[in-house]
Amino acid sequence: MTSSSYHHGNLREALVGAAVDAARVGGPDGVALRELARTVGVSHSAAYRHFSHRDELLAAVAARGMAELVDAMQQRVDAVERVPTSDDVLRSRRRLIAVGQGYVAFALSEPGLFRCAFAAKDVALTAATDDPLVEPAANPYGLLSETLDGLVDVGFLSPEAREGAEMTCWAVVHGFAALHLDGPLGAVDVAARDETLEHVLAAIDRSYAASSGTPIRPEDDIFARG
Amino acid sequence: MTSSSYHHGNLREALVGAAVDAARVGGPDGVALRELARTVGVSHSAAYRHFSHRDELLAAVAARGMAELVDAMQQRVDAVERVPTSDDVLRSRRRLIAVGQGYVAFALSEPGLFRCAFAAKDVALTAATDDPLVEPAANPYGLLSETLDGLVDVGFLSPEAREGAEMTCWAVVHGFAALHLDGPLGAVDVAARDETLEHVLAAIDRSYAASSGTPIRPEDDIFARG
DNA sequence: GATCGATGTTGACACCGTCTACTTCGAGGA
DNA sequence: TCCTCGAAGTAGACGGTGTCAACATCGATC
Repeated sequence: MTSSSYHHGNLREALVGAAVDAARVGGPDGVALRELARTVGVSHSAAYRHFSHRDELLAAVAARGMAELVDAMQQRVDAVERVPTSDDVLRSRRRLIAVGQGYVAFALSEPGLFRCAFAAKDVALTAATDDPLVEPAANPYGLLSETLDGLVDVGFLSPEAREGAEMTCWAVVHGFAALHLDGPLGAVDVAARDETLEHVLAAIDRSYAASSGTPIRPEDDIFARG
Repeated sequence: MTSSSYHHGNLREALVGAAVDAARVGGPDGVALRELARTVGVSHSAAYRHFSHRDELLAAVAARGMAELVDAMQQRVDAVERVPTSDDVLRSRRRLIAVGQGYVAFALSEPGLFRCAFAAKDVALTAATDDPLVEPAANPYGLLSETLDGLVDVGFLSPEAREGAEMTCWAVVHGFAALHLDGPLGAVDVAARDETLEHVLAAIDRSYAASSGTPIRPEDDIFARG
């Protein structure tokens, strides 16, 4: 709070903030300790009073990225909640679609942060959760899990097919994002990409409908566009 | 061929070979030009006579990785071919499962090379295909595409659901691999992982069955284990 | 047999992460 | 009130990296 120029005051948070900014631009490789120290106005190696090595800082960035990812997904789900429907099954199906769309949308709009969120070494788990800006239970898996439980509750997803369903959904959206981010699909234009994603999500929807024998009415629009 | 010690003779291929070895162990980050030069017995910066920068060498490694990936997938498909069946539909379904299993198995058994195959900057396409060890048409997409065409031919996959099917399949296996490689699922043991993969692939199979209204006989074993 | 371009070398530059030894400063006890 | 002691920041070094420019070598070609 004072004008003491020798001791920064809250260097740790300043570093994490600067690291997140750098990660947004350049991904994990864009995070350089010495450069961060420069932008924060502190000597190199000052970071070592707060992080034992670079990976520990990256883990903190990863936690932030995860939190933002969950936020993006949650917002999509909330948007579904605001669309009036008396059809519980349809609403639950839309929730799952929204979760997937939110995941991919975040990955493609914040590629650097998304890469960080999954590039972190396993140092993460303990150290990074001290971040006050990251609430503990915020992870994509939990949100997805709840959504799938909802699908079982309304009878759209059979209990047998429920097994392994998290993995199917997670894998398909994560793979979709990764292939467009790093893979050979980076040059695909946005419109085509979005259309393909709808095909992909529709396939999952169809699979779960089949699991319970629920017929799908083609007139039901399960996609939240925009 | 001669004993000339000044000129290496086939430095380019030697470098790519050493780079592939290094990538197997340490992934893209494990490939260091200076270290490669040392192991090949040549001065640093000699590599710059054959690659304009590091990414170009990494692209060559990526091409090798892709080729090995396709090989692994093809071998699995070939194994399906050797199992006698009069049921064309079942055989086609097994082929698709095999493609997916091959993809994941390679990713998890050669994580470094797999990461390289997808970490390459877009420099790749032109420069890397000069590699004599990489046949041009070898890419996972083509193999997958043929397999899906086969599913349409036997009437298991509807033409409408065929659209975007490559992406669904590719995304699900790629995401599965990526999550176990870098993501938070790295610590999952092998048995659980394989079982989950079967659930995931079964969901895809179910989706495609539903697309054509083909009933699934539970007694049909679509998985090639081992 | 001389030449010339492809290939390899040497040395430099600017980065990077990490370690050790030193300095500063503020909080808390005498 | 003063003093100490530990937390936080600094300075400098080491070895590693990619990349570039200037120089050396050697074999094919005229």
